[in-house]
Amino acid sequence: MAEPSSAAIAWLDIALDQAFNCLARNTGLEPSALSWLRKSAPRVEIFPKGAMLSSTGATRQLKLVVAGWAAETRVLADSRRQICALHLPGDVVTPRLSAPHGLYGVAALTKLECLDLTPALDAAERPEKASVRRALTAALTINEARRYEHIVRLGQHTAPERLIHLLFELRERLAPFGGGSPDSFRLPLTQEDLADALGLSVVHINRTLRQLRAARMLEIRFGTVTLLQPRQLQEIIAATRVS
Amino acid sequence: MAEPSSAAIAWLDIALDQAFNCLARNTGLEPSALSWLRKSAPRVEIFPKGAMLSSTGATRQLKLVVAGWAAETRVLADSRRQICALHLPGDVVTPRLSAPHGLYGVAALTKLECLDLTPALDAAERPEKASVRRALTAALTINEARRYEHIVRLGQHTAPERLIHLLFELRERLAPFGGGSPDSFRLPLTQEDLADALGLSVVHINRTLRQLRAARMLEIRFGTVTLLQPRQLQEIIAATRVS
DNA sequence: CGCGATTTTGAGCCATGTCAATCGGAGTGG
DNA sequence: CCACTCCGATTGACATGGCTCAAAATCGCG
Repeated sequence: MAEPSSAAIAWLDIALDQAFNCLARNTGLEPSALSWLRKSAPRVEIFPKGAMLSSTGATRQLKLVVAGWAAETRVLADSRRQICALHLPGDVVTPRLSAPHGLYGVAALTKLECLDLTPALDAAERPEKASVRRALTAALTINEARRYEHIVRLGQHTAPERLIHLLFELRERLAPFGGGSPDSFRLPLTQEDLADALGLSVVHINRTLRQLRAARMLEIRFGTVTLLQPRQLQEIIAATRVS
Repeated sequence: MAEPSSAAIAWLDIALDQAFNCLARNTGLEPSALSWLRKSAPRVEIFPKGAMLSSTGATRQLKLVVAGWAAETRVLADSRRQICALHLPGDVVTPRLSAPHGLYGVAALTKLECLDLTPALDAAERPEKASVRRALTAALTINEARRYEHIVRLGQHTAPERLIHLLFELRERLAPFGGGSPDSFRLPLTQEDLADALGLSVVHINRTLRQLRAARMLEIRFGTVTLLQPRQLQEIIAATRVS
């Protein structure tokens, strides 16, 4: 393996900073705990696009996404696929046992870089690391809350509602990154990925996007989404707010 | 409040036994830990049908269902409702903050009796209670796994598949109770409850049930489901197995 | 017996799925 | 540079599952 260039190392450092800051912001992780956590997990794992993050043992595992996107997927016997959750930089992922041929588990949707936080998770059992433990469980609670949102999306929303709702969730989650307007961000998902996440067919995803594009409400080009009329989009999903 | 009759107390004891045994079986709770847990939470709370189990504080709460059914629900602004999870005796429930008017949170679908395990949860922080802590987190992990199943149901299954799939899940979960055949069990859910859980309309639930009844595959009468042709029903959902 | 809640049924429509074909861009090998 | 292939996006025609509206029928219960 070639020695990584200094530019690559610098880039990785920036990515690590962003991911850890995002985690800290979401979970209220204290700076001292953050630096401890960062030092305790020096190894960066890299998965190629399409790889499965299979958990090797039966024990609980924990990873921090540093760069790239991952998805928790289930594949049915007749090859229908459901994406249950999306994970992007700053998120904490818990790979569980995978089926032998990678039919369910966590899949890398793009080239993926993560840190293995499993040792940190074990170390956090010790009482003096209560802050770290709280932060990690907070991160898992966030994941849980997102799954509830997803259930509501799948059970109650129409196709455009599902799509817009998901895009706004991603908008929120990506806000800490991307420098410019939060209404424009990279979306490295295939329309088929979107379909599998939202429980719709690819064809219908495509048509729904076309409608929204024709209405000049959003645009997807070169893997970048732009919400042209955030207000109007919000109105479409206004009725779907919980409360 | 009137003194409960001895018959009522005996009934409650049986219900408590069943619920705790179910919990122990699901989570591998050791007998000694079980009896400690049972002694640590002597108070039984009773909620009338339709009540919300609102969490009073911001802290994490935990309850054990002893008798009756509960549902985690989300109500949208336009009054669509999604049931995200069902909880029955032996299950552990985590009520979260509820909206002021009970629009989302955990609702009692029938008259509900539970034990408040919150103090036990706090006590389980102590290292000598590791067994209890493991059991409680195991119970929460089971809930999590069921939510994934539910996501797949909503995202990928057709109406009959969703219905049968859910009925088989309930069959499994109810097996420890009901004395006779596991293929026949009480289902105290309204068709509207089923519709809200499965993301379908009441009318369509009704029609789906009618079809299955006409095919002599199942029967629902007097709030009791009977799976008449478990094999054929299994075949209908065969393609929906994850693997 | 009467009332509200639930179940059942019909008619018609719309959202979404399926099938199939085309199109465009990114490799890749000659 | 071109031909070829593959993958993803796009589009059309058509089928259908599931929804809505509205009305009966039934059940549970005071």
